[in-house]
Amino acid sequence: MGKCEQCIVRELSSLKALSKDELIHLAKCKDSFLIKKGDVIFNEGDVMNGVYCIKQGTCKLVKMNSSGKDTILKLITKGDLLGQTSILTEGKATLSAVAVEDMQVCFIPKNEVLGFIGNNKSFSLEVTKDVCQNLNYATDFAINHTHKTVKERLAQALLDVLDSAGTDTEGYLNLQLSRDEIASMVGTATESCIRLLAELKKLGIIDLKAKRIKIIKLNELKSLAQ
Amino acid sequence: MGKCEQCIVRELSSLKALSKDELIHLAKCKDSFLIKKGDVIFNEGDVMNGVYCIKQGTCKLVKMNSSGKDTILKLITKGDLLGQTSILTEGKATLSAVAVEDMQVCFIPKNEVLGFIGNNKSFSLEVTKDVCQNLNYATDFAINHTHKTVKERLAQALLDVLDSAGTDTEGYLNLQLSRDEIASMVGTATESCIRLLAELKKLGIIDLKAKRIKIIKLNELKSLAQ
DNA sequence: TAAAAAAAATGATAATTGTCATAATAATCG
DNA sequence: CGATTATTATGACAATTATCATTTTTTTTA
Repeated sequence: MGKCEQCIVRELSSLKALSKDELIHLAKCKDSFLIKKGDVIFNEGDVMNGVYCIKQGTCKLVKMNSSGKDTILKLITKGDLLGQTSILTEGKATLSAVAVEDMQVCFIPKNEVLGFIGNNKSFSLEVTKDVCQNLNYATDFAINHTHKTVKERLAQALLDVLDSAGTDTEGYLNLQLSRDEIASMVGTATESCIRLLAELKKLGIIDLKAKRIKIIKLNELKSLAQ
Repeated sequence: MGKCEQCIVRELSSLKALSKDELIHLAKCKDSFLIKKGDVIFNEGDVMNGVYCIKQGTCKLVKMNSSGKDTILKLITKGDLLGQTSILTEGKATLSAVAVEDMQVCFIPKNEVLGFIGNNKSFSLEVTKDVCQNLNYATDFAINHTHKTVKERLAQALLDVLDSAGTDTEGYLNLQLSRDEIASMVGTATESCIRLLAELKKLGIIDLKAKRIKIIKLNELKSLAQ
């Protein structure tokens, strides 16, 4: 079991507010494990017994609508915490989390998290701030999906992937999502997504090599997303 | 200056977690005032110096998109607190709040709120839970605006108005919004909104008397909204 | 490696929704 | 009260996007 004190991603989340003693305790109670691409971390409706800390890899936060279509609300990466909301409201998970890459995550039991929240004001405040930021993100997402066109939203989705995964040495996005998944981020039909990707390629804004996507004209993509 | 201890709406918000002493202090530091229909409580980008507690009346939480169109994200009514997120993240307001009825509100200065949060675990937790609920609401809103049709969203908007304002003795919604405002809740063009309202009337699901709207077949409206 | 399955791409078409123009009605104000 | 302005309503039309059918390409698996 790794020492949380030395964990690279701790500084990226609310966990940075924990004391040395708390970190030692955390190292003992946490559970570290691997998740394979495509695996479900938890499902909408699941009872959440703790919080997940993402050490490596990316997952998607997904919600299924009444007609069975997925929407990807957000990509979650290194340093993010998952499941805080459910722990705090004592409710079931309102979203599903599915790995889109192989992942390395730590699980922190609910009672330990609540303990930290109750005993460490600074940690408690960080958690609350994090939820506030998630709220701001969700609000912006909602606004974008209300008044932007599919093309504008696609541009934004590509920027989101860039933001959470970065690029390889050749400049290709470091995360390969299926057309279907990109469509679920954008909130459109797969075919529309495919067509618009082809259009962006024709405009020279992006390049497509099979499933790999390279952003060529970042500024144009940004201005497209507005 | 009214006594917060006896305030009718206190039980409806996180403020219910305050102690007697804290309430006495709150009564001294809060500022109570009236807001006229149409008045702006605060604007997107404003520095927030405190939190608003809604004692009476309704306001809309609005965000303007890059092309100048408004989206109404939520109706805020009696017992709700406004501005918590901005206080917690120490950022500026990310939304505007505009009265859609005459209102009675109390303003609680930022430092007092932060004081309560720092000293009262139970209050702090209630505030956090409230933010979590707002996050869940925003997520659902986003999903609805991603995959539901305008008609389904209109049905939902009418249910939202019913929920936050109720009906008068004749069964008409107790809040009169303009067609333009309803369209901003739905995220559609005013004309589309008008047409669909007419369609719902033709179907006998609602009745329209000038600006007044009566829900006749609640269950059908609910199943339309899904 | 061949066969099967899945994913991506493309075309044709339909449906939904937005936009612009204009008319009717209601509200406001001097 | 009449005139002006704002809101609501309706029609015609265009644009965007979804859906369905089919083909091509890629991936998986036997």
